[in-house]
Amino acid sequence: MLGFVNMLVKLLQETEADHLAVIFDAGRQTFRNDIYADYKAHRPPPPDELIPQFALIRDAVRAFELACIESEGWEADDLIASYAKVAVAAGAEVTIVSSDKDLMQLIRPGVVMYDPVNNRPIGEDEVRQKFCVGPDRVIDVQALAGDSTDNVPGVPGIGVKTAAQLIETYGDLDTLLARAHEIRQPKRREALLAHAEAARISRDLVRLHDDVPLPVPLSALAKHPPDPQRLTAFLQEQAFRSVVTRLQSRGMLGPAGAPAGAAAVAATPAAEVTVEARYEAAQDEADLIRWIAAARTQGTVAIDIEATSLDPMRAGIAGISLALAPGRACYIPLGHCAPDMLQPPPRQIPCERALALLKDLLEDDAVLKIGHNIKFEAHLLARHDITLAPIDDTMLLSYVLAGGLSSHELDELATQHLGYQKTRARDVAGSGKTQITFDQVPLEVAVRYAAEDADLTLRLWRELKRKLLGERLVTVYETLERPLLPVLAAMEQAGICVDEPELQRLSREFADRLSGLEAEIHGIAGHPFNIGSPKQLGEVLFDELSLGGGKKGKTGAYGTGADVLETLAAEGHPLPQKVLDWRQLAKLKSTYTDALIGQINPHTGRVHTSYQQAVAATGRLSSSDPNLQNIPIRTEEGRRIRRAFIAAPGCLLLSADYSQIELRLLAHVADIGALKQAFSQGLDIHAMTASQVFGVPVEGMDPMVRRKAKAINFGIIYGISAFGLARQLGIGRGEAGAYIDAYFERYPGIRDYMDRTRQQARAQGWVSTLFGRRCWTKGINEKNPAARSFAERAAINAPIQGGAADIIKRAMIRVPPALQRAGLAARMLLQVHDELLFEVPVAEAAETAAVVKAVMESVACLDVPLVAETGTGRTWEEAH
DNA sequence: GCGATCACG
DNA sequence: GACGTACGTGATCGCA
Repeated sequence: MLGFVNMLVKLLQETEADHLAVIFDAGRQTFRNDIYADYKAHRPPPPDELIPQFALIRDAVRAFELACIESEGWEADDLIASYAKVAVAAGAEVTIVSSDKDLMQLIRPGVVMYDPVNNRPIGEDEVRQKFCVGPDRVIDVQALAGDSTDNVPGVPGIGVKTAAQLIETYGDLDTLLARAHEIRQPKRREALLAHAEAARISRDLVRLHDDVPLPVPLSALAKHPPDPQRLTAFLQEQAFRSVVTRLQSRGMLGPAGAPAGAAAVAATPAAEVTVEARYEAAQDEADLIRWIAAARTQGTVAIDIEATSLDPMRAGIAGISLALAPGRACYIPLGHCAPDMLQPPPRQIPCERALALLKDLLEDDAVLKIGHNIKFEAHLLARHDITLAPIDDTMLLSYVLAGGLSSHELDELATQHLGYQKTRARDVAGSGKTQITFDQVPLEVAVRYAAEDADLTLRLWRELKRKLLGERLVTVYETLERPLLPVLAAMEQAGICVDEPELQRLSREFADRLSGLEAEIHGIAGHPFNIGSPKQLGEVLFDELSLGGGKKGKTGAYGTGADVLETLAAEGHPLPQKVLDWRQLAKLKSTYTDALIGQINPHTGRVHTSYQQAVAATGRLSSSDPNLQNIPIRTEEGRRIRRAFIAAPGCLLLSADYSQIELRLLAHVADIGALKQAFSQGLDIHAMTASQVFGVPVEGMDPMVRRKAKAINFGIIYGISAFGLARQLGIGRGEAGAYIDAYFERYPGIRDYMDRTRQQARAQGWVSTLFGRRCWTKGINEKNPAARSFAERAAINAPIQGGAADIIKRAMIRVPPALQRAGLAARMLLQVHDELLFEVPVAEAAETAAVVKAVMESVACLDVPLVAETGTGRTWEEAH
């Protein structure tokens, strides 16, 4: 909604048009459904929560004094075609603001399109890029290629490329269909003959009608300026303060102040999407005590903390908001400063006093605390000695319900589930250079924003809890994600020691070697250039030195990836290898040594990562700020960085990692007898695969053969393709295809499993893991085969990668209490997908290793044993 | 802000 | 027979 309004504002500012209209679809039924019953049939009806938005968008258009046009029985596209025709006949220049490909057929002299998302005109060239024919032939191409989004059938097996080629050759659809028997390719010919009628129907579906009766005459579309009061009232009612400010600053609303205020007072009652909100500031103890008592009585409360930084280890508390019922929320300012030098800071309860009052509530077993990304709140409170429990988290609820579908940000969920446009943080705190921290936000603004966050969280929680039950996903949430949250918070809080002097030494050494390499590289090139610029490097390599094999990618730049440079290096030129060395060091220095030094927390002296629990589509965690899940290990230079991760004095690092967990999971879920047996006997799984697929004995096996089998095993997990395997092994596609065939021959169960998984993804839009986690697979029903294959491979991978994620999450939940029961003091510090890293007192290392191993191996009961291997050392490199 | 590149599992 | 890739992440850099 806000996006639409913003776009409207922008267009109104930029356009020179003297007549304007916004045109809508009227309903779902049009004449196209009479031609073809399934037209747009598989589009789901809009979600209930979106329906109020449709009316709202029309209101917005009217508030801007723009014509708002629709006509029962016609699609917007037909109306647009009809208005365009009339306007052109009247001598006007028409601009259609849309990127809808179905409108491209209308482009002609006097009619252009403009893509409002990417801010660029769409003309004949763009149409040719998309359809490979001019606008006048677009419908013929669409008739053949069909359109999966609108359920236009087209001719099976013919895509845009083929369609364009056919139309180029035969001129138009009718001629093509009349002469289809002349086509040489048998499949193509048969398809055209068999589906000629479908093609004609498709053309009728995509062809726009330009003679629809116009609901409003052209003359009524003349532009006139909006009524400032009405517009301001509308925008304020919808909480689009940012738009009001912008319009005022550009003089589109007249002077700021009086009229706007008056209009706001006279505003009509709030629309049905906005429940009337009563937000209060709690500025003295009596207020706070009342809110706490009410929360106690109720047993549930939504909480949101406004902080002075996004980093939970450094942030201070600006204030806390609590919500008890939809529309009923308060904000407790605690750390606000004076908004400007002339005013005193707002009246507020001393922070420590307020927290002391809140502590009992926040730790009360009988009161559920609801938050959105409540790990953040847990951190800030933990730093004030408050253990937040019990909890629910709307971000995790959404992740369990819809992982892989969309982001799980509060604003997106509020729009999606509540039809409500949340105030954006940047509208209250600004962005870029002028950004302020929340403690500087004026109290009234802060109350509205912060209380709204808690309010929305509470409303969202009611919705999502209900949906979770309906979708039978309660167990995943309650046994996996929710209990993991405090474990992650503790790990982040613990942080890990890095050897700062060592990192500094490394940084200096890398800097020296980089400048040496740089000089050599510039010498070979004959002139200085920026080695870090792929563009400049490509020009040096392929244009100036004319090394062979330069391939330009889709952006028109030469590819200079490591694989390309390695090939060049093998051909003997000295430059590519130097560049590879330079790149490796540059990466290590900028991403690791330098960045890590900057990430050391001055208070704890340690590095605290942040685990993202609702990002990965498969159920994995991710780590950021800094990412500690991609610390180098594969090269010697890289391992030197890993050596800078060290245990605290008196401690050792203990690393425990699952051996081959994904392949074991594959053996279990696909039920492959031979693989299961191999794991039970503790065999070398890659060697065994090699021996079975290639028919060679394990004894004295050529390492190359084992390498091939290993690549195939990995490929299977990734949803194998001949192309991918060929690339990985540097062999031909035919050879790779033969390996895959041999593999499936030997393990037909895996092919069945892959087919089943694909099928399931296609039918329901998601696949699930052993523990019931649902992974949505976007794009699985795409018409574009490349996009669809991509989604299929992801669908095959998800249950395996996701199942492994479930298993290690279970281990993470169970290990800390097991350690405590054993009286061991070890702390879990990091998780790297199949590895857990602990810091243990030297004397307890062996016993801790045994406990951790036992827990990790017992958290899932598969047909194959789970195996965890442990190691200890002063550094992470030594422990691993 | 986006693509290219590269670090990890 | 056309699509262009192995699956999942995050950080940094150059460049528009």
